[in-house]
Formats: sequence, C-alpha cells, structure tokens
Amino acid sequence: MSKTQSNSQTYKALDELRGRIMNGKLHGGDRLREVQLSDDLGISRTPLREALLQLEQEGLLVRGRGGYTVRTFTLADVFDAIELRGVLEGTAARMAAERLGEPSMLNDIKQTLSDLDAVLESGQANSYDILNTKFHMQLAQLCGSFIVEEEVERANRFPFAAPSAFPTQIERTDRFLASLVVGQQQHRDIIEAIENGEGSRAEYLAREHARLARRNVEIAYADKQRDAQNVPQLALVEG
Amino acid sequence: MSKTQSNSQTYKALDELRGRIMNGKLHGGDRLREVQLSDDLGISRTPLREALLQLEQEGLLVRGRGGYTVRTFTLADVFDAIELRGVLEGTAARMAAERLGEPSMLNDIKQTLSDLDAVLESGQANSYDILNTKFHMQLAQLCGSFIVEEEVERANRFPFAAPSAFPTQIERTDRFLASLVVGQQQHRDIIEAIENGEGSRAEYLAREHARLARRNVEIAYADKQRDAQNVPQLALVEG
DNA sequence: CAATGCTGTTTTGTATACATTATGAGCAAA
DNA sequence: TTTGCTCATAATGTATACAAAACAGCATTG
Repeated sequence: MSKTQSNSQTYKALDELRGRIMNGKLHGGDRLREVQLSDDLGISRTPLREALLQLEQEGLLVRGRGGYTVRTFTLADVFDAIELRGVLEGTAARMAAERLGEPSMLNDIKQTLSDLDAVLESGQANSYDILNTKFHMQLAQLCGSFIVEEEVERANRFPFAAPSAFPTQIERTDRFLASLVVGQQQHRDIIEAIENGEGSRAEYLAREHARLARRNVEIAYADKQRDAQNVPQLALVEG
Repeated sequence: MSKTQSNSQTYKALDELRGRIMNGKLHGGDRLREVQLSDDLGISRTPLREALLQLEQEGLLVRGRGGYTVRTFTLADVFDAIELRGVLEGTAARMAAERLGEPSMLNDIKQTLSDLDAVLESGQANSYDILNTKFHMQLAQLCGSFIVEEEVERANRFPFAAPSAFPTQIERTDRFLASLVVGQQQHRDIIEAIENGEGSRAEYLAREHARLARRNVEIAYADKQRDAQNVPQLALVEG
C-alpha cells in the first residue's frame, strides 16, 4: 500500500489496466501488446511491464507464450475465491482468539463495530462499505501474524472476493439491506468469540460470514442483465 | 512453472538471488542495490528488476522507500507459514472430499502413496522427498479449484513452508525416519477421508500433517549450530 | 495436394542512457 | 552542541534503442 504512491507511472498503468479489466473494457482472453498499450496509456514499456507483472500476480492476467492475456473467470472461480477468503479470514480469527493478549487490543475493532451500527441505523450505504472494509482489515491484523495477515489481504484483492466487492453497486433492495444486518451480527459474534478465546467458533463464524458475499454474487449474477450497468465487473465472468 | 524457462536472464537472476538469500549469503535487512547487483550478476537492470519484483511477491524481499531489502524471518514466521500451508492444504483436501466425482480420480495419487511405501521400506530418502512433493501437488490438484490450487502452491513456495523443505538436509536420525512413517500414515488417512467424502476429517488431517514439518523445523533449529552446514536456510531466521 | 522451410514482420526480451528523487555529509547559525 | 539548510552524490524511476525470438504467409518441393 505504501509503495503504490511512489511509483507514479507504474501505479497509473496498474490502476488503469485493473479498471479496464474489472469494467469489462478488456475481455477475458484478450491479448495485451506492450507497445500498443504503451502508446495507448502514454506510459513507456518499462513501468508498464512492471504493472503487467503485478497484475499477473494478482491473478488478473496470465502469461503464456511470452504474451499476457486477460484471465477468464467462471462463476465457480468467483465462489472459490470467496470461500478461500472465508478460510483465510477464519484462520485469522482463530489465531486472534488463540493468541490474543490484552482484551484492550479489541478496542479499535469494537469501535468500528459501533460505527457500523450507527451507519446501519442511518442507512448510509456508502459509509457502510468503507467501515466494513476497515473491519475486515482490522480482523486480519488481530491474528498476530504478518504472514497470515498478508495472505488475507491478498485474498481480499482478488476480484469479487473482497468483503465489499459488490454491495456498493448492487441495487439496495430490502433483501440486501437485511443481509447487512445479518452480517453485522456475525461481525459481533466473531469478536465475541475472539474475546472469549473460542478459536474454532471464531473460525467458522468468519467462514460463514464470507458466504454472505457469495449470496450477493448469486443475486447479482441472476439479474446479470439488469445489473450490468451497476456491476460492470460481471463482464469478467464468462457465461 | 512454464514461464520460468522462457525468461533466460530474469530466471537466472531470480534463481541466483533466491539461492543467495536462502543460503544466508544475503542476510536479513541487507539492502539490494540494482546497479551493483547488475554488475555482480552480469545481468542488466531490466531483467534484474523483474526478478526483484518476483522475489518481493514471494515474500523474500521487502520494498521500502524505493529500495529492496532482504526480509528477516523470525521462528514464529516460519511456524505461521507452515500453519498457513496446513490450512490451505486442509481446504484443498476438504474440497476434494466434497467435490470428488469419480473415485478413479484418486488413482494417480494412490499410486504415489504406493511408491512412497516402497521408498520408505528401501530407505531411499532422496526419492522420498520427490515423491512427497508430488503427493502434495496432486492433493492440491484434487480440490477441483484452480484458484485454491494456485494458493496452495503459493504457500508451498514460501521459505521453510514447503512439504519437503527440510527433510533432505536434516541428518537422518531414527527419530526423523520415524516421523516419515507417521507422515505416510497421515497421507493414507487423508486420501481415505477424501474417498469417503469426509471433508472435515480430511481438512483436519491435512492440518495436522503440516505440523510434522513444524516439528522438523523445531529439531533443526534446536541443533542450529550443528545443522548450520546441512541446513543453510536457517541463516535466514534471526535469533 | 500436402508438408515443410524460408523470409518478412511483429512481439517480447534486454541493455543502457537519461530524469528524478532520496540521502547524507558538511557547514552555518542558533 | 545541536539543529537545520544546502548541495553533491548516488540511488531508483523512466524512456528508448537494439537483439532475439516467435509468428504468419508464401513459395517451393516431395
């Protein structure tokens, strides 16, 4: 996160390409030609290549026979990525429960919980997403292992798998808003389990919590045509 | 795996640097200067930078304030990495159990099990490591999800976390050889669980199996001085 | 007619020169 | 003595020229 700002050109290329892929401007299987992209973006090949390498690591591109192509995702891939995030966040939660030192270490994340409550009552959906992301980051940090924390964050960067990947853009149906309430209860339960040192409970609650995201994807995918404008990321998913 | 061969210079740099770090020629905290390294390795800066970027992704280097430094690992980091691998392999095993189509899909990995048996009886330790690695790769492939498989392989690339990271180099004590027998039984149990569709059992067996690797690290670390020549990777671990 | 090899073209891989930013030493002033 | 500024130096970030390799199309040959 810190390096991103320093690399001006590389970051610009990274951001722009990621955007194009996620928005569906670049389709799965499209080949990326360096010189052409370089001209297009107004960025020379060296930082562009750095960005391409990064996007390969993020899983958005595949490198075959020398050239990069945009990766294609199936709906199953999306579900798997979400499940993977659940597993990793579950591990973070379990480790947090097993290793937690002073209860005061939970103060910050409890504050986020309260903020989420306030936002849910007032119905400000945008703030919810920001706070939700914050909660998940704080949870990852609680595990006490930088190795695990890194991997959780990595899983969160994966397309569609992020805790707030879809909510901002999905139409705010009552059904969806209700799922936020459920999710917030799960947040509370996870923290309670950690506080009580209930590692296994914390792990499975976090896994179950990730399935909420899966459900959101299912809803969005079912209404793919209608949500096409709201959720352009869906263009990435084939079929 | 496929791209590695194509990049001649980049791969050379990657391999050499990885080796230097793992062997302790480069110590934790050492700064890597591009021009100096470029001269040293006889490789120009562009492919070198690509290698550095890759090593950052692998977790061996950290990028701060523009420059790369060799990452320092604590013993706790090593344990966490191993636990993480256990979690991910456990997930692969569980998914394999839950999703397995035809039982014949287990034929290949069962063959590996038999090969491992034969090697254990004959006492050829080198072949054991190769087959052990093969087993773990096949297990990852069984999960039916490329996303998960990729992440398992990623966790295996992490220093010390690979299934056969240490065994080849550790002195072959009776105690250690006994652990191989235990490990092989765990292999069999995992496959049995998958075959029976016992997802949860498969998951936890795989987790427990990873703890064998942890024990090997503990042994090696306790005898750090004696094993220093045999296990140069230990130089990477501070303290 | 099929297969194979040649050649022009395009694309990525590599090297290096240039630009920009960080760093640290030295000195001056408080 | 310490602190802050300035400037020299050296590092990384960027651009581009060149090399090598892959690819496609065509012609030639069996």
